[in-house]
Amino acid sequence: MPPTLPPVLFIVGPTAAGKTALALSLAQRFHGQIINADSRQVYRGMDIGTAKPTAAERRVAPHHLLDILDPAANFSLGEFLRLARRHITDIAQRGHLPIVAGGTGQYVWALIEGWQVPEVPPDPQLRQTLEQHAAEQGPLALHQELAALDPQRAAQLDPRNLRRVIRALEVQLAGQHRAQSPDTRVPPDFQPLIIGLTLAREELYRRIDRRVEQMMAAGFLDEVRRLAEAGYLMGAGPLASPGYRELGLHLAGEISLAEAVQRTKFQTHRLARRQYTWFKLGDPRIHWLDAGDAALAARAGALVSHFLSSHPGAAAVIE
RNA sequence: GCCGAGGUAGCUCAGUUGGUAGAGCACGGCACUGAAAAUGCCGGUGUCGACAGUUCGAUUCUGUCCCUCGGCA
Repeated sequence: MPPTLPPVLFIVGPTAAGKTALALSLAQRFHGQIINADSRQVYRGMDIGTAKPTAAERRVAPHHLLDILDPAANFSLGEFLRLARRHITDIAQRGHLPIVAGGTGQYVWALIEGWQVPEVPPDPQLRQTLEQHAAEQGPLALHQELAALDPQRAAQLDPRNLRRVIRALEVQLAGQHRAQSPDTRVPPDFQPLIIGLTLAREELYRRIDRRVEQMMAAGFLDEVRRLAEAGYLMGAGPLASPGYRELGLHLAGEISLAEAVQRTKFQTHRLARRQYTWFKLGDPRIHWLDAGDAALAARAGALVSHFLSSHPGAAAVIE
């Protein structure tokens, strides 16, 4: 018999489907601790607009990877993996159930599939230089430059996707050549149970719209104003997110408040659509549950119960 | 009632010197292996307000009507 690996629960799905509430409910029932897998909730001061768990909710169960960075900093997949793996190990060792909850597909799959990524911190100066380069000579010139250094990576990228091309160059120029095989993976040292929350598209959009209105009522505009006044560049880095970007435009006097709110809703719809390309309804690894189901928590609980009972190493965390 | 502007894709609008139309947004789909709530790619959509006239042919010209928005009464 192979060594028993600790169970880890994942809660994924599009924005506004109810991941936070379900994570809390399951954390309570199974003695869980929650690890955030949302690329924007890691930033301090971005609370209302990211639908970050409230102080009250955080008292229900311990949360990790929330508020760990200044919005001027740049979080990365590599850093997420390092921190998340450490928390998973710690929580499991203390006899609790790690619950990874969040809508950032890249983070979730990198963790579950064990992607190996080298460390190359972002280099703002280099990025600026390369962007200027692209502006002068066109984006294709950069892609050619990349092709000379890393033909394999260049072949994978759309030459017009400047963002990705620059990042690939950044990795190369840092002297950190990619692993021989880009698909190198190391199986994770845990057993995942992946629960996905989904909702009919129309209903999801309605929920998103309602939540945007609630965010506005809760002071989202003030939150953005605070960030702007603190000197953070609207529309850049983590502030290039639904709501922050649009409300930033409004504060700059470029669009009306009503326009900003409408655009925020649309941008959030797009976000949800793109999240479904990471979390596919046909993916056999994901146990999809209807987010509108009144018995959702119970159904999810039954899944987790069954999963834990089939993992001997998990005995300690059951109720 | 009169004068003016306008009625074209779900929305905002462009356009056709007459040969049945197009952008942005929305919406649908996809990629993604160290910026990912980011970034990029692909996609369809229309009785061109109604009816008549001129014409080989009208969404485009003419007439009437309907509707909308301004202004004047």
